Amino acid sequence: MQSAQLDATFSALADPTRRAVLAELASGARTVNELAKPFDISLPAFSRHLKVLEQAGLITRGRDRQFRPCTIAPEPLREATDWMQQYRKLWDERLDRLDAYLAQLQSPTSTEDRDDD
Amino acid sequence: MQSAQLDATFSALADPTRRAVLAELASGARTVNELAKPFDISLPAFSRHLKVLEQAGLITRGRDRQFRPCTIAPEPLREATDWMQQYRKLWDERLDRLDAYLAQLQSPTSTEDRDDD
DNA sequence: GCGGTATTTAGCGAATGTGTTAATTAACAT
DNA sequence: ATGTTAATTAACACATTCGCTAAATACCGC
Repeated sequence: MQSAQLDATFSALADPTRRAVLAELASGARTVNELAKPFDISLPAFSRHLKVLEQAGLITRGRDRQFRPCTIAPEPLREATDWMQQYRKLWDERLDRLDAYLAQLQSPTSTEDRDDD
Repeated sequence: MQSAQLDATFSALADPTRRAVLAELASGARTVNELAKPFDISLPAFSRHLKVLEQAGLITRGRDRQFRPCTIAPEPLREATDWMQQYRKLWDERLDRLDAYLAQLQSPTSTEDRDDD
C-alpha cells in the first residue's frame, strides 16, 4: 500500500465525527442529512467531513433523486487495518521480550548494589 | 476508549515519518539520531515528530547518558487496532450483504423482496 | 416557473501542523 | 572550564484544517 493512501486513511480516521460516520455506515447506506443529524455542526461543515472521507476513498456516494446516499468503501480501511495488524504483532512480540527482560532483572537473586538517582 | 485518545493515535499515524519510526521501533529501542538518520528533514523537525508520538502515548522515552532511547508503547496502538477491527468486521459483513444483493439482482433465481437497511 | 428540500461551493477567520535556522540544555570527555 | 555530541526549544513562515454564514446548484412536486 502506498504511503499516501495510509496518510489519507489515518488522517480521515483522526476525527471523531468522521469515525462516527463510518460507524454509522456499518448499518448501511445513509443520506447526508441522516448522517449529519446527530452532530452539532453546520451542514456545510459536515459536508466537508464527508468530502474528506470520500477523497480518502473511505466512502462512496451515489445519487438517488435529490439524495446522495453514502456507503462504506472498505478497501482502504482494510489496508490500514492490515498495516496496524502487521506492526501490532511485531510490537506485541517486542514488548513481550521487554517484559521478560524486566522480569528477569527483578527475579534473580541479585542483591547487587544498584545505582540510585 | 475515549475519543481523544483515538484522535491522537490516528492523527499520529497519519504521517509517513511517524509510521516509519513506529515500524523501526518494532526492532527495539533506538536513540533519536538513529531514528532520524533515514529522513531528509532537520533534527528539530524530526524531534517534533517524536513529540507527537510521545504525546499520543505511542512511544516512551528514557534516558541513557546523553541519549534518549525511544520505545514502543503498544497500548494506544492496540486500542486503535481494536477499534478498526471491530468496525472492519461490520463493514465487511455489510459489504458482503451488498455483494450478495447485487449478485441476486443479476441472477434472479429468487423471488424474494430485497431486505433493506 | 416557483417554492421546498437536499447538498455543495464560496469566502472568511482562527487554530493547527510542518518545515526551517539559530540558540539552548544536558551529559560526556579531557 | 572547554569542547563535543545528543536532543530540544524558540521564533518564524507557509499550508492545511475546521468552523461559520451566505449563496449556489440539483432535484422534486405543484
